[in-house]
Amino acid sequence: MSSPKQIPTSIASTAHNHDRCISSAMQTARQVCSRSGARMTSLRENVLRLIWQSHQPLGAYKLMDMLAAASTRRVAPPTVYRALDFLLEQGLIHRINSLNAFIGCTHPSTRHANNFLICKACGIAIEFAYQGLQTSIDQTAAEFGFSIDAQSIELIGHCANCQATGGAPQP
Amino acid sequence: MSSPKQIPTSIASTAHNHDRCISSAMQTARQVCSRSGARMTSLRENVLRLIWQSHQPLGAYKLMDMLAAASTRRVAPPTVYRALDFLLEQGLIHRINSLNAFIGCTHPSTRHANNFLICKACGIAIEFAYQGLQTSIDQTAAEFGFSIDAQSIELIGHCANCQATGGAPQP
DNA sequence: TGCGTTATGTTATATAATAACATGTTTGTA
DNA sequence: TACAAACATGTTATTATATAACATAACGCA
Ligand SMILES: [Zn+2]
Ligand SMILES: [Zn+2]
Ligand SMILES: [Zn+2]
Ligand SMILES: [Zn+2]
Repeated sequence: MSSPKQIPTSIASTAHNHDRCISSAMQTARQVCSRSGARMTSLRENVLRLIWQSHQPLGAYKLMDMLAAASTRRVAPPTVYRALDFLLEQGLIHRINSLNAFIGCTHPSTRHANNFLICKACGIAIEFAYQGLQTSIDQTAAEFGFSIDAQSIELIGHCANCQATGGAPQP
Repeated sequence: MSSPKQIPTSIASTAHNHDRCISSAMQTARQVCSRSGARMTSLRENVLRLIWQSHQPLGAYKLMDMLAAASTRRVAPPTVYRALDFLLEQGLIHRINSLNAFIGCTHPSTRHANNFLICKACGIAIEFAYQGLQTSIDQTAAEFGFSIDAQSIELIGHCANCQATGGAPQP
């Protein structure tokens, strides 16, 4: 598992037009599916959009409630989990293990790891990829003769913004 | 969060007398509690011993069954979760988020991170600390102005042993 | 011994995820 | 167009993981 060199700037942590952010993500998602021959159905698209609309990682049951609220009929867990599984397989979202929650991938078309900064105050999860770090990871694994299939790095603490403003703890 | 320099050799992956391994861990645990003024009760000791007896991370409910099997009376979830919370607070065990499971800490007396190599074939979880990696982690966080309270690195793949022997997948 | 603190027991419930099977939809092809 | 195979979604039930709230017991010290 290796990562592209990337300037470590958080999209989510800087002011931006999130609607454009979302529609761009949706378009990329359609391209990814088109390339892989997978079907981006309306359910899957709705799930992905809801995830992207949230700046914080979204739990499966929260997502389920949002889907139900938007569609008259009730929505059962398997519906949402199957959509999530699909999006995970396509690399369009990540699962954050320490939160049991899901978040949109900011660079789904490139093969990459699963690395997040998670703020305890505002709840934001910032995906990052950094070549130097990945090299250290790979070296460490190599010293143990360990071959990596997947990785999850979750750094829990306080984001720059919350440190500056004394951001209130998450509801 | 910083880690001591450590020769990357897995205790669990090399042949050893695990009974001595366990009793050493129990003794260290008593010292840690004694220093922090915490009470190492028999329940907590039993839980820690059971965790150490397993070479694989142990789930809370599995642990509950083992406790119940060993003690005539039934054991309820809060009993086990409170013991686990205590052991986590004392730094005597780690929680592996991707497995919802717990494992004994191999060096509880030093402040350190939560870094594991997890083998999909044999289920072993190897704790590691590596200064170069930690430096990269700290640098990455610094570039985002992010302050780290806790970290979890979980590398999932195949251990050296299983690669050599084609180890069977976990039950 | 008595009192405050800490630990454990007990019951109920919350939260997260999956199994198993039925029904609907799409897609390609005869 | 009709049909079949593959794929996606609906539905019901259950399993797995974790916590809330309150009762009782044990401990540690005055
Ligand atoms: Zn990503
Ligand atoms: Zn924040
Ligand atoms: Zn440790
Ligand atoms: Zn292995």
